[in-house]
Amino acid sequence: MLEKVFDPAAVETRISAAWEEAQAFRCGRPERKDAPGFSIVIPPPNVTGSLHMGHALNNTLQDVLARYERMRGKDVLWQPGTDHAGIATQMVVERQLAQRQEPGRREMGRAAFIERVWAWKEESGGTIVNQLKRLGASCDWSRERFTMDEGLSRAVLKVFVELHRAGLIYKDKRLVNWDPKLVTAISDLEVQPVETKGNLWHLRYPVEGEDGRFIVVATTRPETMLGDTAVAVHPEDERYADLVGKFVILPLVGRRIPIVADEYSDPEKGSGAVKITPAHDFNDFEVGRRHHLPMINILDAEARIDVSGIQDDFAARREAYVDDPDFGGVLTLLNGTDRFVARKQIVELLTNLELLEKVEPHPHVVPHGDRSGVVIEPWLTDQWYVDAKTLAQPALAAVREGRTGFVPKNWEKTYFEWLENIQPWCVSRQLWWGHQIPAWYDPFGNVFVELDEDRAFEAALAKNVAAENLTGEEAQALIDDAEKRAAFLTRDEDVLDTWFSSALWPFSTMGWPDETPELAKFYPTSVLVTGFDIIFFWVARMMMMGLHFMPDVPFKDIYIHALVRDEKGAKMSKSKGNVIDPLDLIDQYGADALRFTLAAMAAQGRDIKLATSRVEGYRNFATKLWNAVRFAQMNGCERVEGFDPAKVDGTLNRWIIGEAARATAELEAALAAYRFNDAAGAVYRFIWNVFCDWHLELAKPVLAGPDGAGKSETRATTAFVLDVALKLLHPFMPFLTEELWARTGEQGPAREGLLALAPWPDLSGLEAPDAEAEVGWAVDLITEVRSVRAEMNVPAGAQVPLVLVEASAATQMRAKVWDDAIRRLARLSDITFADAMPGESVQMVVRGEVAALPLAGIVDLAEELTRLRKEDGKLDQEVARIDGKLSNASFVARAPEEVVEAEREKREEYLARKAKVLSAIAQLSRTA
RNA sequence: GGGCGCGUAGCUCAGCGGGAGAGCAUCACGUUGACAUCGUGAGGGUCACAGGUUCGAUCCCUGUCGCGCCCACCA
Repeated sequence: MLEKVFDPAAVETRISAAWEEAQAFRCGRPERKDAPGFSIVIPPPNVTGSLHMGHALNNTLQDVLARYERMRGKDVLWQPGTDHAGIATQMVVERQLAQRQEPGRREMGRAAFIERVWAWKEESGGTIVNQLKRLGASCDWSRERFTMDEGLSRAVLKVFVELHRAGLIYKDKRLVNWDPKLVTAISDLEVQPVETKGNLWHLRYPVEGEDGRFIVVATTRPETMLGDTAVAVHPEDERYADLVGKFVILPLVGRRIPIVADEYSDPEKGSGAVKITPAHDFNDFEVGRRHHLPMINILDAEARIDVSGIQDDFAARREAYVDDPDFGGVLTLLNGTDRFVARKQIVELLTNLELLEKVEPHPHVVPHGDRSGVVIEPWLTDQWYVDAKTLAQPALAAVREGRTGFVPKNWEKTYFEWLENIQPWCVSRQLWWGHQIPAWYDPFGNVFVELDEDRAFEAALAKNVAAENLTGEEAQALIDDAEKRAAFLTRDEDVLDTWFSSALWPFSTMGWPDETPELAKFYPTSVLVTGFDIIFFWVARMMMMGLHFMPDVPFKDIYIHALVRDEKGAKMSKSKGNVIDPLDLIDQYGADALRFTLAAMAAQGRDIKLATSRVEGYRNFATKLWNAVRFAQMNGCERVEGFDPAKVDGTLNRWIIGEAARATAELEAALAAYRFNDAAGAVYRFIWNVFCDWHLELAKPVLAGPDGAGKSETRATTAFVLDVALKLLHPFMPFLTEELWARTGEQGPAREGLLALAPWPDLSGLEAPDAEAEVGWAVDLITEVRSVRAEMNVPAGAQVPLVLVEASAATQMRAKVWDDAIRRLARLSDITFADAMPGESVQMVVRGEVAALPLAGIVDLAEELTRLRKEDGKLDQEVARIDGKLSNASFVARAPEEVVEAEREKREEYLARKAKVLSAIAQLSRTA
């Protein structure tokens, strides 16, 4: 016998162990070897991470699909794993070192630091995986991967080398987004625009040879003036027409810089003249290229002023300066100061020189690093780039041609727009934790991109001997002397963007570049389930890499779910610290309740703001089902060997089987369209509002009655339908249902195994309209009597008689068959038949026939008159509404025939009902 | 500046061309032999606003207001 309530905490660990023990989630189980495959790759969470609501939602949805398809007989691979998360992980470990007052990463050196990160990973990296298991994620855990695994790293190297050979990866010196706190380049996507209250400083630049004449430039970053190499005005801007071709003398520095005409300059903005700093601004960089301007770097890697670039320029182009730039000691003063300090100092210096025209408050958007939170600097460095534009073309085509489709479809537009305007992807990072770039440099300025150092060495020797940089003897000396050899080649220090390895996830996890059986069976994967926040970071890049290397799309469907946001509607993120911990909810209500809530709220196209009351409600739902099973057990509803739902006789039994068939079909249709909320709703309603509320209640008289064929059929059917219910619910509430499956397996014929591996119910063709008509009548009658009783204030405990007026033969028969159940559920003393309305009674209409509660002495008849008049009024309104429609010639002419016909039928129904109400009113009026 | 989305019952959210729904909350009643983590019943919405299309609009179109998100060169 089951306990009174379901105890998730106790059951969850036990059930998890049972799944693991049975290796239930492994792909390629012997009995499914030949079954069709179904595959999903998990969006690998950061190894540093812990489970947040976004993960909970994401993995619940994947698990629903995985479990559903597994029960439908597929060979399911749900590929799990974690991401090494370069910057995030490196930061975590560095923070830990600082906290423990241990030597920092630079002090300990690269090798020791990386070893330290691995140690950290071994120790703490399992957190998120264990949390996923607590959620019930049915991944094939035996295949867990990590992006820094040997196999995956091999894939990364191969991809890098091959893309390089194909010219799709190259090294380039250009402006990058530089994070001066993390001291690394980052990609465009890692830059977050932040609305900032800044100033617009209007600076006067003296025009050369025209005493007292200035050109005013407006800037939000006065400190960059040190690197200015031009002033640009619009070619058609008449205000400045005569100045084009002349020079200004850059204040503080004494550099002669030209006034150029360039369309980039916007006469509407600022003063209409814009200072050009090619080394520190993306637009200015382009202007600089067009006008062949020098690029003078004025910042070091940590965004402090570095005047060496100015000094170098002075040395190289003495003629471009009216004086030694540090004549006044200004550069010496500024050198080494932080960019924001320098800003203040420069403004002050210019103010003293009366070169500051004015300062205006100027709110604008400033790019910040998404990890570091500091202002990003455009900085001129050598970095590795992926030619994303070329790789994007097949990725665009695949979605345009429908080989891969987004659900909901509107995300395709976002995807297209990004890929159509894609920029080169900067993939090198000046970090230590990650895949080190397989590029080696020789002393002659050559670079060798190879799978390993030996190959690079061979290539280097060959090339340099051919180029006569090395003699044969020198080459041989390098080969013979390990020390010399090691010094000859230096490896690129940089590592790859974390997303580079994630982009390979769908095939690298399946063993690529080897030709594995997994790749053959499970690639392309069936569906990718992810949030829209990583469509660019991850989805698009997987499409590019998958199509290039496999070469086939990595997934057929891409289901994009909503983001779980915090109460203010802000995106949850580790850095903001506004995460809600799903584990607290699991502790409190159980994993099943949380899962069901997330699935039920996962409507397409809307964000989720989680309400705890929903979780509580679905916990109650679990209890409800638990108790339904308990009741079934108490009443001997055991499963029967060879039970055939198609051969059932009893109306109630045929009805509930039909309802189960309907719910199953509804669920299947919903999941096929990734409508998780509809699917969850269908199971919920079937179990609670159909099975518990009506089937069990209507079955009670039978189950409590004498033994016989009807009773044993009802018992067997109830047990059978409960099995169906457990199966339908299992994808959403795996723990509860698996436990109930085991517990109900203790009686009756032995279970064949775990519910997780049990076959999905097939009830097609078992809908039973005639049974629905009969049971539906009983349900309506009971509901109507209950409503009237409550409205007339009939004491809940009072048993009152019911009279069916002018009942048809069918109704009379049904009333006799369902007598027990109806009397019990509607609290009736007896049900009788009459040819006319009894006096002093309350009337109701059920499916077109009149029923009456003779309530003389129990209720106030005046009240009943009021009730009837109210109903009459309502009916009048309905009829009037329909008459309005029907008298509209356009409606009758243009609306579909069946709509018009339906309106007519409704009108007839209302009128018949009204007649009955009126006659009741008349009768009551006489009595009163 | 460009794009996407949202505004439906007190709250959290479904629905989306033919009579407004769920859960929670509220109120009333209930110790009916599974379940009070329950049962029965009830109240509660000009479906943001204004136009338009249509026989018919919460649903489609346009605009307005409010809110959110994404993208974009820090004059």
